[in-house]
Amino acid sequence: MATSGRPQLPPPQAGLTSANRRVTIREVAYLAQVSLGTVSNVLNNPGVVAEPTRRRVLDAIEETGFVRSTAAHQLRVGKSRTVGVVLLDISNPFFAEMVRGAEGVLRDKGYVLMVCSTDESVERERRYLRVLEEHRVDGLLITPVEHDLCEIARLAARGVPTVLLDRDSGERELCSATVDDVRGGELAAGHLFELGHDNIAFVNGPSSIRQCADRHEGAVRAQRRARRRRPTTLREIMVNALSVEQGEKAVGALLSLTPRPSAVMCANDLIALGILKRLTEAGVAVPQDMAVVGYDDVSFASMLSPPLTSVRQPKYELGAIAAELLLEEALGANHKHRSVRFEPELVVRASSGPSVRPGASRR
Amino acid sequence: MATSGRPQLPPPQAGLTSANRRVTIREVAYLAQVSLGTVSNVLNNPGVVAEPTRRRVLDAIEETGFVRSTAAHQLRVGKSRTVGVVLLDISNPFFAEMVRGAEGVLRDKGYVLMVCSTDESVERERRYLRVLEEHRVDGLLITPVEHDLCEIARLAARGVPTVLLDRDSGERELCSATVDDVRGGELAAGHLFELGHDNIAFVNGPSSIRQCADRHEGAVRAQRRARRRRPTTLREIMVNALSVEQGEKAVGALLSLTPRPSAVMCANDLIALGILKRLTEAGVAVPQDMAVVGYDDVSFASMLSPPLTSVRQPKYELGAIAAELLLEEALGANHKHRSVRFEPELVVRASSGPSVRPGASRR
DNA sequence: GTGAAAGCGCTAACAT
DNA sequence: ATGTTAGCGCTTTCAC
Repeated sequence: MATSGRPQLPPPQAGLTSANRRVTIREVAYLAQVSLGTVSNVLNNPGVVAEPTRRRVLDAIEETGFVRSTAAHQLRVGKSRTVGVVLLDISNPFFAEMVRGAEGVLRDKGYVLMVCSTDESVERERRYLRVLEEHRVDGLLITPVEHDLCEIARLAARGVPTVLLDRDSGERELCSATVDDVRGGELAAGHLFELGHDNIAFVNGPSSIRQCADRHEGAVRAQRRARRRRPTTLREIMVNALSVEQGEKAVGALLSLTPRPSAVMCANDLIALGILKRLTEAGVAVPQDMAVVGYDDVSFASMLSPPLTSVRQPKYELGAIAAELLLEEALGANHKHRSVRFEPELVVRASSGPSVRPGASRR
Repeated sequence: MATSGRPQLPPPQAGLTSANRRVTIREVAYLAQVSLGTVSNVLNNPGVVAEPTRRRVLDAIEETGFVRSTAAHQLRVGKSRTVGVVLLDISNPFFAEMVRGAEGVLRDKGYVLMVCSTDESVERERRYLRVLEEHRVDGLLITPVEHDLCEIARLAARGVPTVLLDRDSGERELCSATVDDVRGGELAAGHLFELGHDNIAFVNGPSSIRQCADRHEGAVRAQRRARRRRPTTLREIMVNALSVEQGEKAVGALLSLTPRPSAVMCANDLIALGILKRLTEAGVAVPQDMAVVGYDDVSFASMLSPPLTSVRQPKYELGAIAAELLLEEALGANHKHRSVRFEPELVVRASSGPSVRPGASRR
């Protein structure tokens, strides 16, 4: 007798303040006079429930202001609808653009991004990875700090779809979206050698960062080519981070190299910007006394004083492709790991132009 | 009899592949031969459990590779350890810096940031707010798109600690961290009027964005002051977004205003950058033919060609303070809503310098 | 088409 | 000091 058509749910608990009480599916069910299962069906299988019931439930949802809990959903279904994005520094326009690319494709699928800046700290990366794993992110987009990918491979092995951002996987089996940094470094250095510079400096980030190591390798390659014609020097100045501040700091070291280089290439545009600032202050004319080449071709590179020669990378596309690889891996039944590699492109501007100062031209 | 000192847990389910099976507290308990509660205590109340037991559990955690589930934790405890960050555009350096400020203080407290770019779309903001509410974020930092804050006030009323970023709450009871934008607009316009310009344009974002409206109001205020001495014109050119592209687009409208303004102030540095680009291409000399003033004083403003006069905002501090207000609100028992307001600062550079072209000086 | 009930992984109150 | 147990809010069988 007690088991009639109408469920005999207890009324929702009252007494708590509206700020502290969260509406659950149970209250909706009570109000609509249906069972929990039916409310759930309205939410997830709308087709299966009769129209009048559906309406009642929808009204009850509206009236109570019910908002489903992802946590509870996740506990049952195993999907958190979040993607972890771990990068060196979100305030670096290169990474920010990449994030936009990724967000653009993931947003529409209902994912939300957990964005984590590591500042090139291995410890911070480790901690963030831990937290992201605790959150059971449905995917991970990461520009790793460490050369050694074992932590990341561990996560991937545990079933977290993972795509390396701007970093390839080496022998590890991982998806990646990259730009050919060796080629990029070669383009930058080759350009300077071709302009006639035979003593150039490379203000680079820590070689533990793969991008930095690769770009240096490319520069060395360009040098080898140049050396067939004439003797050249390529010296590396290492800084701790790919930031404006570190670029500014590097100028001291740059100017005290002997013999002083006539050109400098930088690991990214932020460093180049810092260098440009300090060179200007020091009265060193660019490009006459010192040619400068950056990397990334960020939005403002063309409007710097002087306009900065740089190596363009498809930032937005990189993020978008990475996100697509991630979805492929997360949803595709039998996924094959894929690596997408873009080609960088040299953009020549005035900061490396042939000297225009009368009598100071180099060729 | 069955209730001895050792728990009689069933063995963990086997059979699933390592990629799909997640280790739970239960398996750890089984391996360490303790109860679920003890494992939980090791995790949350380490002091209360005996050292040898603790060791056994810790070893079991290590051996199984157990990682606790935030979702399950959240379901019990009600804390998600996430903070939603909703802003107009993460690739805008102004917002990126703010996020860094917030991340800096929240990271150490174990929070992870869900970063959402709305691109000034009300619809997108609405959807993101919904998703963040479903995730039960422990807090919300937001630069709202809409003038009307009712959606946000609703969230706050439901108990989500909320801090407005770079936007004050009006009559609503909300925390906020802001910069005085009216004052900023007044500084920028006042500077141009003082330089002798009496026909200036303001390339502004949609007036629905509070910052844009305020800066315009400040400009109008400066104009009122200038008018006491002489007649002046202030015309507004509206663009859809605070981006480089929109700045570029605005140049057409700017140059076809009659009589053509001798100076332009911009709603932010990205717009100013776009304008600078196109003016240069069009052969319009800055500042001789057109003075340009930006807003935000982003890192590269001083190195543009010409160096850009701008209004400096304490970006990092803004984010950091907002995060601290959030923590205060989330943790403090009887929290009073607070608003922190910073003062903007005019940074004069060459883009607005008095004309240096002989015979073209304006005063 | 709808209801009842089990259980996702964890914590906390209580029992021993 | 450790074990047992009842849920947190939801989805998903399986009955009816």
